[in-house]
Amino acid sequence: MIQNTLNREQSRQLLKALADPIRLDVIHALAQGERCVCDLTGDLNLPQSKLSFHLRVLREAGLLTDRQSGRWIYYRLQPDALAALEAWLAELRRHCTQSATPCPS
Amino acid sequence: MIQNTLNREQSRQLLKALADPIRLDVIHALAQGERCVCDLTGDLNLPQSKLSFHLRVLREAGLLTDRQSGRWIYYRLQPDALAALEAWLAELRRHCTQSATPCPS
DNA sequence: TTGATCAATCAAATTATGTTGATCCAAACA
DNA sequence: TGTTTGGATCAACATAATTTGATTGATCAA
Repeated sequence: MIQNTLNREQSRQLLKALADPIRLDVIHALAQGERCVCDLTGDLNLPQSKLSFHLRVLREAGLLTDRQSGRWIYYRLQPDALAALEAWLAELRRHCTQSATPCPS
Repeated sequence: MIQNTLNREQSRQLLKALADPIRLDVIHALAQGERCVCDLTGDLNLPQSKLSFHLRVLREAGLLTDRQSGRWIYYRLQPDALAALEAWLAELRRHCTQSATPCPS
């Protein structure tokens, strides 16, 4: 997620990744900082394979990055992805209050 | 969508509503201003019942408002909802770069 | 009134997503 | 080495969301 303007497909992927209750729990947990998978399973009380599935969705969307240290893997939020979404939303807001020309036109 | 801070369920509903390619097309169409349903079906080349389904999802999430004039119904984006999402994202970004304490802890 | 049009709704069929439990792989340590 | 542990992956199953075509209700014009 290098650039700051998302195309339709990128924004869709980010939004879809975020639009799940478990993944939002993960996001909120990581909003406080980086965390190891082994801690997240405990924090969120999730079976390991379930958490791993959702971490992958978030990672592939570009919302998380991971790093390995020994046998532990740490995940953190990618603030650029969040900022890009914010910018996308702000852009939508710019001109949206314009009224329609009455039908039939 | 009066308040400016979303709870987890509200943000989830907004994100889920946005996380669909057809609904993103609708959102992008309405980003340029209010539009009649009859025009949207043409603009987006969608069958009427399909568009109606997606408009409902967006409306119920609080992303759109509608008004009736004669037999036409006009939809527009609700900028407050977009702004609330932006604020929610900005908040997530605040502390997320904190590193984890190494495992085993 | 009657017929035509705009748009919402519904039930049935389809498609997409998430869950579960087992298995696999790599790192660490005895 | 052999064993343990953290975590990813896979296939089968379960659940949820979307599409489709038909029907309905409301508004307007003839």
